[in-house]
Amino acid sequence: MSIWDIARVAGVSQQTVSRVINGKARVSEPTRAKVLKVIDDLGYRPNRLAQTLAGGPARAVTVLTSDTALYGAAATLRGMEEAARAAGFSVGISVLDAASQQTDIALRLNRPGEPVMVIAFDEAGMSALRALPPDVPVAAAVEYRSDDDPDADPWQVWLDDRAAAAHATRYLLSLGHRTVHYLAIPSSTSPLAQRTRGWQDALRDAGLPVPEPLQGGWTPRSGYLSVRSLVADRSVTAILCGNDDLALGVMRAAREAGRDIPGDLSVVGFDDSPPAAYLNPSLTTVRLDFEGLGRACFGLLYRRLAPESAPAVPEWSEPELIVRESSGPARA
Amino acid sequence: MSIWDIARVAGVSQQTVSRVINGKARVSEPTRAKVLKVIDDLGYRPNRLAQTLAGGPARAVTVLTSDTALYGAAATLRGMEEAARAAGFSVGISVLDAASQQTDIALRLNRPGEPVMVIAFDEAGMSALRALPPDVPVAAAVEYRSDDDPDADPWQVWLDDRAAAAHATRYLLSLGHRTVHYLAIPSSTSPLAQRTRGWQDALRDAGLPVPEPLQGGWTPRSGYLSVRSLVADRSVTAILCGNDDLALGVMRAAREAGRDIPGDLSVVGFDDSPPAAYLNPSLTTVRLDFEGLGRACFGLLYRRLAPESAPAVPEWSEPELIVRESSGPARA
DNA sequence: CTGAAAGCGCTAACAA
DNA sequence: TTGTTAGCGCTTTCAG
Repeated sequence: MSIWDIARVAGVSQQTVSRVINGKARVSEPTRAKVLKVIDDLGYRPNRLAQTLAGGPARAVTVLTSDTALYGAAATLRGMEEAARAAGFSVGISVLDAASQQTDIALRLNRPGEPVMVIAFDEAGMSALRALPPDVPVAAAVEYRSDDDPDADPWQVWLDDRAAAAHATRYLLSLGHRTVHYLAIPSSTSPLAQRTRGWQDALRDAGLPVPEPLQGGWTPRSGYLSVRSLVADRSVTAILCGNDDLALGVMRAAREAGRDIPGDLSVVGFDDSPPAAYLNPSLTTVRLDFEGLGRACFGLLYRRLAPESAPAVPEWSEPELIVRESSGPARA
Repeated sequence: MSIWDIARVAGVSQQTVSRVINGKARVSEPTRAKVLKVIDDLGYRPNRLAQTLAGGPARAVTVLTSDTALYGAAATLRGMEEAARAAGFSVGISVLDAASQQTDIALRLNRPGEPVMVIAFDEAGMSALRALPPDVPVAAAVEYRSDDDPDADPWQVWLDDRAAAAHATRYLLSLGHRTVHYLAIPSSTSPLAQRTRGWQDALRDAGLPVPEPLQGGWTPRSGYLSVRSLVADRSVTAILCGNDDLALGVMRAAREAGRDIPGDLSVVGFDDSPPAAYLNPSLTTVRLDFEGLGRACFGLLYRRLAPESAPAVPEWSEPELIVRESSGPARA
């Protein structure tokens, strides 16, 4: 069933049906009503592929992301999907695994030039971003982009991880800790990731030496394995973690080493993932507005596609330190 | 750039280019090599929309799911995406919120008749499944389907929640608990969800009275709120939870009520989500192979689309009880 | 083995 | 306000 069937039954041309469907051009009210009735009676549904192929406006977007299981990526994706669907876009998703070659990326799109959003919090996302052909309109959620670089890609959104990490570090120092150790997530901008930088900023500002940061992965297991020796050292009294999952692993390693949290050791995470508030002890962490970031990323893409008609890019929240049970004063 | 450009440069007809691209028909080796070279030189990428529109085989599938943030749905989606991409399908995703009307569902598809997978672990997913027009090929991951019903939809996959819940309950009873309480997730087959049934099965088989099950939601917060009064009752010594997030909330509520886990109260979850092994105490839970289920769901859909050529539907793992620290013998 | 034709369902330009 | 005419990029006929 196509617009031709509707046109025939309604006694109009197929073009008039097209006009009714996409609502732009003027159609007389009686005609429009007649066509809509036939559409409804016959249960007609437009074919979006054909609409796009024939040169209609872009109404589909593909999201490139590396791991849907991670809270940050999942929440960002959620925000993107929500905003995209609200704007009438269908959302494709394509997961980047370690094996995905740069040349493959363009082949994942449904058509050359299809708009794309990239969740580029890690190296896989960043390299996908770089691998995209220049003709695809893209917006990306990235780990961080410098504010001062005028040549930087304007089609990116990010959270101010650096300031947030600095804030969290200062908070721990204010509790009397002599220093703060840092367990890093893998970073897209390594070796000096923004969270790492922020932590360093705060320590340097306080005139303290900067311990060697530990390199972790993304999972609780990785956090657990990375800090087993560190937590055995009783002089270590505060650990900042690159995400909540790492913090979970750290807390377990600390427990097994006989450390008491927060009496003996303070642990702070990053993300404020849903379980954080219910852990034992509940986790002090930096809340990040990934959903807002995802919505904003789509907003940016929309403006890129339709500079005139697209609405303003929605705001998103600043990172916020949520103090819970896992952090406390340094033991006197 | 289209196949016409390739054809012109290669000095062949556009039809020959088409033959080379989809590799089916016979093309002489010299011709094929020539065409492939031109494709490579010009960086040509086929337009999948046009391929599909022109009557090519289906190479796109849309996943309908209600909440990507939940572990079960996220992991299932991951399996689906992995299998679909491996088979050369692009994956669309459309999130079902509470507001989504039944009639909207068909409009989310990129074309009438596009294949669909539904993650139907909850009521939103089930009603979307019911709302799909009869002409769309669909496969679904559902909470449970009876094995004995010969009229049941054969295009569904599920995990044997009922047996798993019974197993977990028997395990708790074997530890000496007088009875086991159950905190349920919202179910697509309420009022008697399969996990609830399995729990009842085990209690009845043991000749025990069945306490009223508690109705929870999906989140830790929901688990926390639902059992605050229950955990105050010292005679309650074992609680089975419909998922790990609920269990997390339950453990917190128990702690606040002064209960010791597992000395005083055993808590068992469902899912074996990534944090489970690192919680304090680590969580005894039923491991569910959502990824395998998602892969199998795509395998089923593939067979439905191409009964001849599709490979066998991959197997997935049975639920498995993982015993950790949160469960132990009833206090004597 | 290769080519020419027709058409998938739709939108855009142009006419009337 | 409506109808006519061309395509979008590709795959399927059907002829050679």
